[in-house]
Amino acid sequence: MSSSKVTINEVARQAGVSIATVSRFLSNPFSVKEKNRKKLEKVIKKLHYQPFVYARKLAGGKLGVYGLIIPGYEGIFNSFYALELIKGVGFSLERKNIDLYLHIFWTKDRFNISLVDGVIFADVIANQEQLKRILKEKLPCVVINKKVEELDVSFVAVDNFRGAYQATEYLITQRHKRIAHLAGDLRVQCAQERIEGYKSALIENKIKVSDKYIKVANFSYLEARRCLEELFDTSSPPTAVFAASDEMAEEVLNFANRYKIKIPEQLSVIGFDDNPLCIQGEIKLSTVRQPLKEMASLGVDVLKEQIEKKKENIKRLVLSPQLIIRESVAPFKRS
Amino acid sequence: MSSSKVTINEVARQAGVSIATVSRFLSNPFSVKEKNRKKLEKVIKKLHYQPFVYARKLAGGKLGVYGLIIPGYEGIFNSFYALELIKGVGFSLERKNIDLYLHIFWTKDRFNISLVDGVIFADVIANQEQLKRILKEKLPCVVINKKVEELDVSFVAVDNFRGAYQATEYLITQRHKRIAHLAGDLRVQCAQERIEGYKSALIENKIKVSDKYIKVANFSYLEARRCLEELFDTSSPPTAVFAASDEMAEEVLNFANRYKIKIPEQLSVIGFDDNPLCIQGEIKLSTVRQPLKEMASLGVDVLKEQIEKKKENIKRLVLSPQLIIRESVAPFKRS
DNA sequence: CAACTTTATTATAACATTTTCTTTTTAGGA
DNA sequence: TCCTAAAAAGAAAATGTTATAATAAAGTTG
Repeated sequence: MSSSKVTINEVARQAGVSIATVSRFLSNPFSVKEKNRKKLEKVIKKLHYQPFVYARKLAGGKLGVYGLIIPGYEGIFNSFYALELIKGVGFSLERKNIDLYLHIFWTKDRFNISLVDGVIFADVIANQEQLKRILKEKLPCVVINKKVEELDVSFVAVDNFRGAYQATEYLITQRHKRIAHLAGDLRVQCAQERIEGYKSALIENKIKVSDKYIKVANFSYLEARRCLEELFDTSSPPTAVFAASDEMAEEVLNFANRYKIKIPEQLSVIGFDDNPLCIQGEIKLSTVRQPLKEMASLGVDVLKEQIEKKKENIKRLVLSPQLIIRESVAPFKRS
Repeated sequence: MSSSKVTINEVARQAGVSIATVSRFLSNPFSVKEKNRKKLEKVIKKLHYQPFVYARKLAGGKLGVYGLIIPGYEGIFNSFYALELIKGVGFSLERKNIDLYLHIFWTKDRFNISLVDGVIFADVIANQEQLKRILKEKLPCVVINKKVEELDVSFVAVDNFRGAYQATEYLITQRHKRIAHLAGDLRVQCAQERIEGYKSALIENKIKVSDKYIKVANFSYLEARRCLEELFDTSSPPTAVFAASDEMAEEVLNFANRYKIKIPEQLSVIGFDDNPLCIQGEIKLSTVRQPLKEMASLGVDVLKEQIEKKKENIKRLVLSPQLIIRESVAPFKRS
């Protein structure tokens, strides 16, 4: 099987030092004298020695592998959000020479915690069963994109309320009054927060909140289509739509195109995410940019700190989204 | 750190057997007598015992983790192909109770082979450096979506030549003669094969192959747009386009929409992949369906077999794609 | 330059599991 | 009931690494 396995013993022998020295060299090269350091560098290179992570972990060392846990809900891989997160975490770890163990909960939510040094938990949907287990086992952990106030755990999240508020407020400054909202999956915290932000903006601007303008489309373009049919099949259709994701917002554009509704002249649209999709089509979509890369990279930093300095220093970061105005919004004009 | 870690020792103690018996129970429950088996089942459940995969591997056992290696080229995560593959492998492994270690080559192509029992190698772009290293280390390995005839390795691939041939041939049966091809990234084998399939279909139907109808758009919709501008800025623009991916084909639809070219009446289009995108827009895109899920699942099966039966039985499978006709093709009519 | 302090190195004991080799138990005849 | 063969269980070695404690080497100071 594993052919000519090069072990720390062989390295030690060829370098003429003890295995302890090799081990120390590996974890901190400057803890061995220059002469030995040079020698070890050479031997390790020559033998293509790679430490055996199992033995290392078994002996109480670090694995050099961080886990990223994300939910495997249908459509996860059409979800800009998840992919951007994976990419962000992946890049960030690679720069730190740490391996990424990406765990997706497809159907079962079993996760073998011994596979990693710590986890970034992005499973925003699932019940907190797994998260609690991880915490109970004292595995270093950072939650991403969810403000888990009720548990003793670090998190890095985005201020979804504020993003939604800003988007809605902007539509109001453009004199829109009948503003609809295409909401995301209600099991997801950020979808809830976006609804709240939307409502707050209306209320503070003395516009009545009406349930018939709030449609739950579960972040799905297909459901968005259905919702739009309902939304526009009334005597007072909205003059603006704020969607909780760009994919749903894009569907508004498609819908408008089909029914010859002019955008932005007859209907204004704002999305959420800043998906490349926004600038792909004919009409460039205005949106709320989520700092996903920053969130991922901060998540990695917080986790690394927690793993290395063993002190349990809980950090809670909330990042600000940014409203990006493009072509899909125009001031309301009585037609 | 790792708090109250439950080990095999504790299980053995509580069940009143030796650790060897527990170990044997774990690898084959029916190798221990009923009384002990029942007892062990109960104790393991009670303690939530999870074997420590590293100690297991160190002692010569299996890890229960398979690797999937994919290239981290820019755009990987907008690539339907890669995502479908990840999903396919993930599901397939979960059904077998095996963990997936997803390794993406972002910038460096370092990969710690000791993290897995074997790998599915989908890095179709990178040089074969890593693949050769894996083979040299005798790590069980299956290549996916690339026919690596020159190395002693199993693979599961799709007959891209045939898919491209069928698509092009279908356009020819619809009386098209000026058929353009939007090609993918030439570094990728399947892009090459699709070009060959396209050319063959033309040649065998006595249509002259012209380089000005073959444009390399690297699987990118932006480059596709540029290519289309060139393609239609001539006195004899194509009457049909066969694109090597649905994303590029979709861009043909956008392009046509912008220039008021009617699809399919004035321009026929066929894509490749069977991306959900195809049925998302106004005009349902005809395409060549790649059996990606099947490929992933077969890849897993072949790898598992290789890992379990140690004999080196090289398997090479080529799956057939399927032409799917929707709305984007019409017979050629002189205008 | 001796005595002491700091720094560098080494020997060795874990770590949790599997495997091989023994030993014990069970089952099946005679 | 005894003997033998087969099945089940156990003891102990081995796996590659790190951490701890002990030792050796190198500096520093009076």
